[in-house]
Amino acid sequence: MADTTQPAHPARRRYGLRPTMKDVAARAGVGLKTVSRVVNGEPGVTPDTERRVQEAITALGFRRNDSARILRKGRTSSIGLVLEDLADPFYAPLSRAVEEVARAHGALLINGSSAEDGERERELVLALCARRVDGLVIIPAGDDHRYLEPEIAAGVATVFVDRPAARIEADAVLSRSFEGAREGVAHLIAHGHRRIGFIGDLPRIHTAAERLRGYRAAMAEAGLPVDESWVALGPTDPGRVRADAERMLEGREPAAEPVTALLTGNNRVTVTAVRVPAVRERRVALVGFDDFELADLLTPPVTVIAQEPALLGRKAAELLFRRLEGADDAPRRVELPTRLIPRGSGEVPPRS
Amino acid sequence: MADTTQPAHPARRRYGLRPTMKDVAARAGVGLKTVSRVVNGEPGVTPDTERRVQEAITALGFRRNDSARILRKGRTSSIGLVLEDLADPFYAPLSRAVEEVARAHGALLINGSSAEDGERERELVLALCARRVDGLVIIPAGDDHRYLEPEIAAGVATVFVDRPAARIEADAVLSRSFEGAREGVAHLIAHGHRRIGFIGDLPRIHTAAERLRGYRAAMAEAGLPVDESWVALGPTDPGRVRADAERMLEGREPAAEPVTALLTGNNRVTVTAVRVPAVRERRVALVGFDDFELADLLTPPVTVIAQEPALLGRKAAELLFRRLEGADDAPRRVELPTRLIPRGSGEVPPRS
DNA sequence: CTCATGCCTGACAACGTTGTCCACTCCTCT
DNA sequence: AGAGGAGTGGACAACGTTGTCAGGCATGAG
Repeated sequence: MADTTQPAHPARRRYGLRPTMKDVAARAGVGLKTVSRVVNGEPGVTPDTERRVQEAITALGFRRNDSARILRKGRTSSIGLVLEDLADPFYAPLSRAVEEVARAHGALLINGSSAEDGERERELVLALCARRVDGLVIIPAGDDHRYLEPEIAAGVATVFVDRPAARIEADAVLSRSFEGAREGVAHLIAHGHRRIGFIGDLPRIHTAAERLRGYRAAMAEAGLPVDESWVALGPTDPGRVRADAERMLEGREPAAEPVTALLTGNNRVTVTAVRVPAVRERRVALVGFDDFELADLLTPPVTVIAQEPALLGRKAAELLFRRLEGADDAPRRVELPTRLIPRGSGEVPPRS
Repeated sequence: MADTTQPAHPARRRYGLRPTMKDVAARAGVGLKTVSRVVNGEPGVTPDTERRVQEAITALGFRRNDSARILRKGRTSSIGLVLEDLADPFYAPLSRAVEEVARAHGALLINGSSAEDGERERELVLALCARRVDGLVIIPAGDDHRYLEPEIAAGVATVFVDRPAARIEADAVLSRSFEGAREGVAHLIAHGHRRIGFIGDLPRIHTAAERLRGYRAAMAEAGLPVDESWVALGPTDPGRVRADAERMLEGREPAAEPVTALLTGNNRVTVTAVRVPAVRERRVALVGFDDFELADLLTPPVTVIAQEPALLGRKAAELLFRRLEGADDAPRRVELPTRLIPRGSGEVPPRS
């Protein structure tokens, strides 16, 4: 009956045969709490006892179960990051910066991509809340964040980055999209352009809307009319972007003259636009929002309105940890400047 | 004494004032387990009761505490990903692919960067194990993974990707670095080059070593000697890479003739090498390991040995979940082919 | 030699959930 | 009308850890 042929189990084995503090205590011949003390480096344990416990720990391959610890302590030492796409070269450094700050505060990072889908964002955020992350850094995709209210009330610190929260008050770290776009368009105007196109992201995305607003402001300030065929907002898929660019360059819409310059609304749009022959052949000027690797080595080198994604991430994470440390002043909005980097493509003079 | 001046708490409020199932049960006038049943969609609850419970849940803003759930159930439905640098354009799609697979299996992704530091990798992995992730996908930085043995024995599924595990048997998903590099060098040789340089990553990194081996194999197969000044392994910082490239191009070492072609060992090295004037002016041929965005738009367009980072990630994650579903055959090594994409820079003929 | 004073140590409850198991109600069939 | 069954609801223990608290065992002083 008794399976004494089996080696005596050094520990009770559950699903995945994990020793617990109880097992360690039994093996070391000490009490449960003493093991806890050793594991957590608490004072009040004789060197000799500690040694015995350590030996038992290594012998059994014990590893503290943080789920139980978290349950007991109430803090998880982890933060959640929800962004649009981990693989987007704009968000990758942002995400890395958040991770660095988290690491400096001894927290782990749990992250997920919303794929620009509000519902998916919501699911992800709530899953993270169920895990009881201490805080959240969110690049929002949805247009209503009231679902977060109970979570925030329950003490989950929340910082939005790149785009503000919708319908709730919350901390946000943003780039000055409006000013950046306006400066980019003004740059093109200063180089003689009067018919300028704007190709941007989906209009429901805050940055896209702001950049469009900046575009219109710059045009208006220069007294230039905007033909609506020069404005194209939509998904960043290459086919759409290319089609819109070519349409604007050919002035295919009724009554519209072709544009002589383009402002592209983000790095995804820009890297597609640089493939358009007219850009490569310097028949049209181009200013792109967001800097990107190798922009200076293209033909022509690409003039950009640079943001600092890593700084956005760092600021957001730092603000988050300030909240976690108790700062409870009113939600604040941090705005970071953009920087126009002239490289050539934006200085192409108008042709026609 | 009794703080009856305060509004009666709808729920006991701990650190962060979170209602529990108990609170929901009290408010809905049902038993604890009934709430659990509703929350988990288990059968055996009258529509009317369910409605009452749902109302209580929304009224209190209840959210299940997954720490407690995890503690009870033993599975966390989360996997860990440890890589070198989240922001590296090679690892970003890999990481995204792992996330997609995890999502398809209803698991969350916890990740961290090792910064190519073995000790940091170890800390991160063990922290993830303490969180009781169900499985791990690791791009290893360290050179000894025996520290993982107790974890693997305890049932943590582990898959290595991009580089194999050191000193333990474990699943691994790799690209054929050796063959890729050999093919790249053969390509250069076929275009008439006889003096070819190799600039790679740190020699302790498996892929760097393999690519160097491929380089030597191709040279040997063509009966070409390798001057040791043509081989430079080291960190991927731009200064070092540029210096090594220029040194090789000038044949500055005693008795060494300058190289007429370069093989660069990964995307970080390549994007630095393309800035070297000799490359841009087509005075030296270049083949780069790893494809990268805009490679085809540079001058000259860059010939690369392409890997598929997203496929690496997907295969690794799929293998991981197959393990989690119980597959316990011997550790396997999956090798994915590379693809040489000639674009111009590798077809530059030798000059001198 | 006895007692006070520390310092260690361990028993026990609690964290919030889920699984087991039993009790109860309401219906239907005889 | 009573018995059996199906279906619903709830009490209770357990998951592995940490905080509280009380007890034990030296050591030193009186």
